Amino acid sequence: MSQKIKPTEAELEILQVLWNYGPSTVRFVNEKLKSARNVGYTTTLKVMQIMTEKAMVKRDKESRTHIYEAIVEEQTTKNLLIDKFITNIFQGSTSGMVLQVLGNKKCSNKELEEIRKLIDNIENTQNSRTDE
Amino acid sequence: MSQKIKPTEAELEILQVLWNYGPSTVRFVNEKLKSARNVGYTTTLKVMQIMTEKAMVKRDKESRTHIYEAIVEEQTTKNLLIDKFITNIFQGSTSGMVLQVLGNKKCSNKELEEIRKLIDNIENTQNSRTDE
DNA sequence: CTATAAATACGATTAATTTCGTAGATAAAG
DNA sequence: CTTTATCTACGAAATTAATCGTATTTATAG
Repeated sequence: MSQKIKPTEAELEILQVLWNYGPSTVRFVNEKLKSARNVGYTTTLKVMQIMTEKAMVKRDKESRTHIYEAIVEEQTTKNLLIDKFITNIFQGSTSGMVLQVLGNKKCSNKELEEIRKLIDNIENTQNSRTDE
Repeated sequence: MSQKIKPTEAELEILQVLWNYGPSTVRFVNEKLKSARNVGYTTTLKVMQIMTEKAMVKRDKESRTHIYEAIVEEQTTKNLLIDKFITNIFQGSTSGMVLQVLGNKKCSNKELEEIRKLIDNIENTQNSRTDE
């Protein structure tokens, strides 16, 4: 059901493009990557081919110019990475991580209010559900 | 002033031990690591020697059994890793990350209250300070 | 049909990290 | 003093990731 796949740095960059822009050609992805850093066309191609083998993306080979699409879901993948991160760095304590992040990063009041609202929401939902 | 050093996975594991238990021998660190996974003594030794070269730890060579101590600070290092993580995965949006984490991880009500308190605190502090 | 441009396939290199074996030094035990 | 245990030093293999060059294929223009 869930994917065990942990994308590498380079793979993650590519996934971000596919998530943000939808199915894309190698050329397109490479152009996007190049706005952040220098990377050769065949490098991007190679990584995307590897990602295909790993089943992180699928490709449409209909036309000569292949179209790549992310298979792994954005939310799922990011949750996986967060879990790993929290486990590694914060011994699995989600609130510990959030506390440190909020303590050190400046969030706007607006952002803080968003978070506060979400907390309200979670608490209300938890209290009103019975299958918890 | 700040350290640019990004610890590798293995280095981070070792730092966690040093942060949690204070200055330690290679033997001690290796024992701790082994409770999580299998790793040879000389492997741990080697990594700790490399960390010494990188000035992430310092060692006391007084006695034959060297004592290692973390130089890089826990908070500083974790903040660095968080920054990188948020930049890579959440395009730099701290609140975006927090929202996703809270939305998906089950936190106890107690933890949520802690976070809520911190938010109150931040807002009060921000509003009462003038050098903002 | 031929030449050119653009795409894919794939091997090979480089670099960083992790791992461990072996040698040599030192302390402790007998 | 000799043996044994434990430690450090260090080289090197194994792994993983990222990079790119070159060969080949395919479409398009003329």
